[in-house]
Amino acid sequence: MNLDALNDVQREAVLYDNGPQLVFAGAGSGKTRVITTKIAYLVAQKGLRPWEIMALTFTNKAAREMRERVEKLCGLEVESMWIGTFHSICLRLLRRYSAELPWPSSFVIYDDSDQEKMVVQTMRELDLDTKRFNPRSFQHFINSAKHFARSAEDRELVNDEPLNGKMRQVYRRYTEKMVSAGAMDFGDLIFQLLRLIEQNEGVRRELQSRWRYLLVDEFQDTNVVQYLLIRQLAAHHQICVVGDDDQSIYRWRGASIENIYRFEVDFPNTAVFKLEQNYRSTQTILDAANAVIVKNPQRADKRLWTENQRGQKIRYERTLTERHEADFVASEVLKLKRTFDYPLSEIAIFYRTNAQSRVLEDALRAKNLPYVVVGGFKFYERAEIKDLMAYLKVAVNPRDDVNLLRVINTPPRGIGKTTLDRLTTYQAANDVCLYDAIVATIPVESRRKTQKALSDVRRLIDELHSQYTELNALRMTELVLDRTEYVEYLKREDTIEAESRVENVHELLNACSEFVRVASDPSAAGFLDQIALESDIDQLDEPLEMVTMMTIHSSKGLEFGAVFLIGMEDGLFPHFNSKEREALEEERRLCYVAFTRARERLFITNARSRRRFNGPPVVNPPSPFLDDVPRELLDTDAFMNMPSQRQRQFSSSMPNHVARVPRDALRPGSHADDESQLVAEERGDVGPLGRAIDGGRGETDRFGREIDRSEAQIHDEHSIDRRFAGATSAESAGSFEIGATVYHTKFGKGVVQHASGVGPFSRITVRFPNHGVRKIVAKFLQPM
DNA sequence: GGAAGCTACATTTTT
DNA sequence: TGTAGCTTCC
Repeated sequence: MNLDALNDVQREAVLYDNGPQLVFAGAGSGKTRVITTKIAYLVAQKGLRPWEIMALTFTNKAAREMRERVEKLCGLEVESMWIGTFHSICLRLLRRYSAELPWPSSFVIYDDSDQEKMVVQTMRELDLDTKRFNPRSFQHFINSAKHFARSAEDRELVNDEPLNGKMRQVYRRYTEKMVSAGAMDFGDLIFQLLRLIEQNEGVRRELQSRWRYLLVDEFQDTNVVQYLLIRQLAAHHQICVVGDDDQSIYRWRGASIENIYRFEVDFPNTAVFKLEQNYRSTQTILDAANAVIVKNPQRADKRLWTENQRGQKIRYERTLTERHEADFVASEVLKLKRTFDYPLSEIAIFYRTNAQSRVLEDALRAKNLPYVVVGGFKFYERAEIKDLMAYLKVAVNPRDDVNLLRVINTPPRGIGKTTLDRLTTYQAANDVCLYDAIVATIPVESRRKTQKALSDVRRLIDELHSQYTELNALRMTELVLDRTEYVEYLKREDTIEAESRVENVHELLNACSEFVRVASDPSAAGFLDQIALESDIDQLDEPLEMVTMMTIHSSKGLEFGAVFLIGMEDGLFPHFNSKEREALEEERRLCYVAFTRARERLFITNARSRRRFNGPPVVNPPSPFLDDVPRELLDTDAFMNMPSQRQRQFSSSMPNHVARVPRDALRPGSHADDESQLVAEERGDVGPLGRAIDGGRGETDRFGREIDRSEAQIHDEHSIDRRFAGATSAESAGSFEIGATVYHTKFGKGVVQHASGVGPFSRITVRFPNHGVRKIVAKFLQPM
């Protein structure tokens, strides 16, 4: 076992095994190296057997990496190690002990939207108007109760909330319905296992003696229920938790930063280790990150340092609108690629909210820069995929009312509102699941057509259910497609959207066959489990030659050579929903996480005026976090935009910097240059935007932010973009010119015949040599 | 029963 | 901007 590659603290942390251990691991301090080396050491030197070790992570990606690195380190058989996410390991144990649970062993996992539907059904059943009371607040109540390990009967749940009584009532009934539907939500996976351990002595003894060493990664993001679970599992054995209180960013999901402070109290004689040397970032980036995070009170005392070079200054750019911001980013990306031969896989763009990715995508596409967006609109949340997954869930578990309800008339088979109402009434009266209600109603159904439809559905469910243990996930999905004629149903729509839906179905089949190829349990049930617990970040495996775009939350644990952090505006980041002190501190940590992802280069941008949804453009001052970054670390000529917090108001005397061509974009010959110059010149005609913003002073929107009332002018700016975008960004505005040659991934080259509307979703009529004339949504076309 | 068309509504981060 | 849910019409 070679420990030479470790620094002193790292080595001590690896070797220590004399009681509870808490490792503070700053960003880029070699945390994963310590954990994996420790695991390898335990097996190779300390004689632990692989299955006596459990390591808990938050993402499958982290778990996979850990497994691979341990294997590489010691060449040991790691298959039998319990390395996985909290949720997947809990699920595995719940399935194993399902006989001890009120749930059937074939229970399915409800995602957020399934859960919301169940909440709505419960509320309706209890005569709560879902218009007057937001089901989501009830859903939130249930989830946070579970984060705190509280059941509906728990006295601790009582508080002064006016709705508290109703919420408890819904929670209780919801739980009953979940049990009889054979469904667990995310919270249940942890909470129900904890309850089982607490209440069932046999299970408790077995689990407490099963593992000799428990390691927990990202400990700062555990919530109370996870903490309690850890405490149970580690009751008689060694525990090592690794985390960084400065990177705790999941408070809203119940994560309790206190866990990391409380650990030493609950586990007496804890040895504390601090990994403070950073191997990732330049001195400049670290200085900036430290300057931001140090403003948070109540952190564990530590300071990240590095022996790395000072590096480049942080590039800060304040642009006119979010479009200009996106164009700036795209130009800089292009420059990194062309001038410095930077691999695109080393470039990432981070934003606070998913909605910000859209403009950016347009800008990147305009410059033909390939990109991937992590998260956002998820594949498995698309209607057609959810439909098919719903069929699989019902096949595994016909009692799953939420999913049966989803597909009972998809494709339409003549079971409409009237019939459904009758079924629901029957259910309420007899307290049975929907499937049983169907079975019971068929003989007494008077309308022949409906009767046939119902017995067809019943036969379909029976057939699927009878096959789910026989066929693998791929064959099952094919069976569903065959019996429901789902693809034919999609094609019947005959719209452009239908086309991409059919492609998504094929994509699902691909996912199935890949799953069947590699999974140890290739059943449909196994597939459903994996999908339920798979996150978007997990998909990000091999580095692709593409720019990666994601939220800051998703970026945690990753690193890139160059990072663009966009939307650094007060109100957006920190987000206006994060006003209270704790939330604001978390925003600050989020900023720290974002900065410390970058190895060499960090770009920070914001826009003076931003359009959200349909609302008016809103003027946002720069993020207050920027004030905390020492100016000498910044490379910018936007200082004039960074007055101190108190006097941060836009003044009419502000120079016309908005018309400025990005300083180092003035090399002749590139697209970016021509474009920005044109835009800049045009803006000169329009006049300084300072005036426009003055006009808006005093008016605020519902979030207390300044509204830019000079919409006409902003509008001008937007149309300038469009007029001068030229060939490079034609499709970002969706304004394809008639006669232009375009490219479609499926139909190949074509010529634009007609265009209606503007924007990525406008319809463009294109003549393809081999596929005739077709209407295509603009975003699927590339200019040539 | 079901398609189409309308309105209202909500939008932070996600295992 | 997208969609969920409602109404209207066939």
